[in-house]
Amino acid sequence: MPRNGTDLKPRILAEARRILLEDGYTALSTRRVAGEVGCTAAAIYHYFENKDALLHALIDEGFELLHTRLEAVPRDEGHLRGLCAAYVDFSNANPEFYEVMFHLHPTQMERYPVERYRAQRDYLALLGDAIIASRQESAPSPESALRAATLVWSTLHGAISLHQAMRIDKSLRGPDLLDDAIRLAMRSVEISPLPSQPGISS
Amino acid sequence: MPRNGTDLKPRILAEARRILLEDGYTALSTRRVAGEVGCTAAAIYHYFENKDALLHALIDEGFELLHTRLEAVPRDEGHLRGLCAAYVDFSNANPEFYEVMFHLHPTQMERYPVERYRAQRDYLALLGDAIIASRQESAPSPESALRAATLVWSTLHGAISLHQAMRIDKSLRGPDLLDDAIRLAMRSVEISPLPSQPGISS
DNA sequence: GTGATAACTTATCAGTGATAACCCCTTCGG
DNA sequence: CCGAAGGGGTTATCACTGATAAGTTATCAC
Repeated sequence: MPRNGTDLKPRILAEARRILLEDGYTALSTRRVAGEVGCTAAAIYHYFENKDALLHALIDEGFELLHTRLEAVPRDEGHLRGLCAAYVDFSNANPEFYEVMFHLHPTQMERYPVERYRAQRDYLALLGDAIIASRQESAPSPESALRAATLVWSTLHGAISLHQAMRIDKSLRGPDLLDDAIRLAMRSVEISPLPSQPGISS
Repeated sequence: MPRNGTDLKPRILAEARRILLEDGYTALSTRRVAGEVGCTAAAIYHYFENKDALLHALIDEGFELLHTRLEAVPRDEGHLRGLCAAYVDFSNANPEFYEVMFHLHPTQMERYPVERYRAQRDYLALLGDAIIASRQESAPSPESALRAATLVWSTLHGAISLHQAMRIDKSLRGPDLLDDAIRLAMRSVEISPLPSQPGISS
């Protein structure tokens, strides 16, 4: 087993997480991690198949953190709004996590199986349940609930994405856009049935 | 003057554009461009200060293309909806352009001055004008029009972003989400005044 | 003890952006 | 017509990236 008594895997993971959270995705290199752990870059490949596998472990951590944050939202009449706020709060508290979880382009993540994203997406199920619960009468079908949940998610994600990428006008406060997005997301399910006639646009 | 009669700059730009559009952002390297142009990688640095400058030229091209697409939308009563549809169409027709224009993280673009993004964002002004025009009575102030336009933009961008990153559920059709987003964006300005009480969320 | 194997290190490769030094061809002053 | 100037490149090289093969060392089973 370990040469010097300490298993490197958790330390590699810890240093990688620290680098990601402190210095961002671009600063995460195998040599940097190895340097701070105190081993060689090649040693990392004994515990992770490649650099992506290491990153995926961090992504999984991020999804778990998001999961606990969303599970902690009280399931009262304000459940849906609470989920939206918690999602936005998570993105603000952990922008680097959010980026690798939702922003990373598939072409940069070819080794991350798409099913893994799908399995990790219980936040969509949570949103769907909250949407169904928010309208006791006229409960939507599971399919339209998923579609409505995706739209809520998409609305929040758009504001978060532009905010994190610093694309919004300097005369606008970022939190205001995020609040607007939460309000709009809420209205999208209140006003539903939005998913009505498929295919209006060209 | 040119050694062999042909100025390399437009050819570098053309090959870089082709590589970006055909093989994506990650495939865009100086050596690859140089190889297809038929020169050395170092030659590129005679025409562009660095690789980012080359990429920025492509980004500017993308903004110009988007500008012409949006300008071509007829300014009738359906102007706002037309702008939304044209924006989404642009993202579908030029996903690689869209990615470097709106998806690239600032930390990967440190040399691209933020003002350049701001100067290029006349699509926001177009959206704002269309919003003002869409409600003849009770015309919103320019500030609230900008805020409403940003929310419209953000709503579209969220759906585009998730669609391009292939994060939406496989049981949902991507175009449906984009249609939903367009509808929701339209409603956000119909229902306005959304930007009412600032700071509802925690 | 001896062999097997986990846990590494060293050396190396191909590819990345980037820079310094050089060369060559064209142009212009005289 | 000749020599200097300088744009338009090339060659060589650096520091860095992810990744791999081969060798080394420590620990454990027997």
